[in-house]
Amino acid sequence: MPRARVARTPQRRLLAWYEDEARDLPWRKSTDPYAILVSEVMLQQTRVETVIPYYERFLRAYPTVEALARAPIDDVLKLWEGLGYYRRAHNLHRASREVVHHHAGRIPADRAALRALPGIGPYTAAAVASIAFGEDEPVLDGNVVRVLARWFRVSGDPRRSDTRRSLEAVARSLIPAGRAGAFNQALMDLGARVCAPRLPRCEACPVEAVCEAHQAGEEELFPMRAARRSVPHRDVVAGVIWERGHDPWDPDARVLIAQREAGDMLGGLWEFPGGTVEQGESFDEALRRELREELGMEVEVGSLFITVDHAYTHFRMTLHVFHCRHTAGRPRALGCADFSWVLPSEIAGYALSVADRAVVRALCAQRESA
DNA sequence: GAACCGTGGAT
DNA sequence: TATCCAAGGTT
Repeated sequence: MPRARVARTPQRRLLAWYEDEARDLPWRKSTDPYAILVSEVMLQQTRVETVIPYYERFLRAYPTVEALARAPIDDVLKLWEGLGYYRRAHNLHRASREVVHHHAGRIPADRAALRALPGIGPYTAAAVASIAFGEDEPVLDGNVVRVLARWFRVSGDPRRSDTRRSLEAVARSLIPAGRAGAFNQALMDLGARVCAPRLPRCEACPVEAVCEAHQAGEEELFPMRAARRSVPHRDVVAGVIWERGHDPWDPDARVLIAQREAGDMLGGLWEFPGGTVEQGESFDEALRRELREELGMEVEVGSLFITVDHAYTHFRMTLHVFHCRHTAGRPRALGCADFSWVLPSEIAGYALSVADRAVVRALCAQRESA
């Protein structure tokens, strides 16, 4: 009786596992380097389940690199709304134009040329080179770091460059010739579905028998990470500024929204204008100061409309939103990229952050019930 | 090297 | 509620 076929090396067992268990993801249906690039940029620091609907909408709107290069950045940002790390959208848009203008519309095929495009770092360059072009380049994302740190008991904080160099050398040495695309994705799927940060399912792991951390019973001790610092809190104020001569209950009343500068946090997104409350400042003073600085206008701050708590990567925020009456000064874009008077119902067409989107929702709900 | 850059799900 | 952290990159 023939023995069950067992792959000889751990790498072959991992590839065999991947053939059976690979997740059915939309970008895996495509071999188009552009589609794969879009998926990899969206997946930066972002969960697969979050990315899927964004990826499908994006590819429908911009099926080719030429289509993306032709698009206005405001449209690209609207499609990116809610996905976070908005600089990725600016950079991907810029990259598409570089590809069209300097690479004859073809995504570069080698790691170094990919790396030169804006928003493409070491991970994304290696991912596109291996998955879209079959280059034998190793990737090092959060999943691969965790899998390899456990498999080979690699100590040291993986954020350190020397630790990363060791991990990359290990990853490179493991790649079966000509199979980097599948092998890299197998490592990432293994990290996402089996070799989880907590409570890894080692009994389901194709490399359990050779995993050094598992043999030592120390899976959860790897990778070694330093503790994080606590994040500060900020009070931020913003105004719903009603057009002069109108009141909130007027169905034709417009409000002022401003566009953030492209290089800033949430760059290119629209918002109810305002800013951070400084030490010793009242909310009223802070809001009037910000509107004077950003838009050159004077307002009378009215009642508190809503507060929104929101956690960003490096600080937490309480956003205090006040109704405001415009009293003097025609608005000018002094500290913002642009501004616009709009009906609350029209704001749906603009790209806003999640926090400001909550304000719009409350505003529209209030007018609905009024 | 370290700070900065969004959001949502899991625990 | 607080913390972690996810197919990272730029400055």
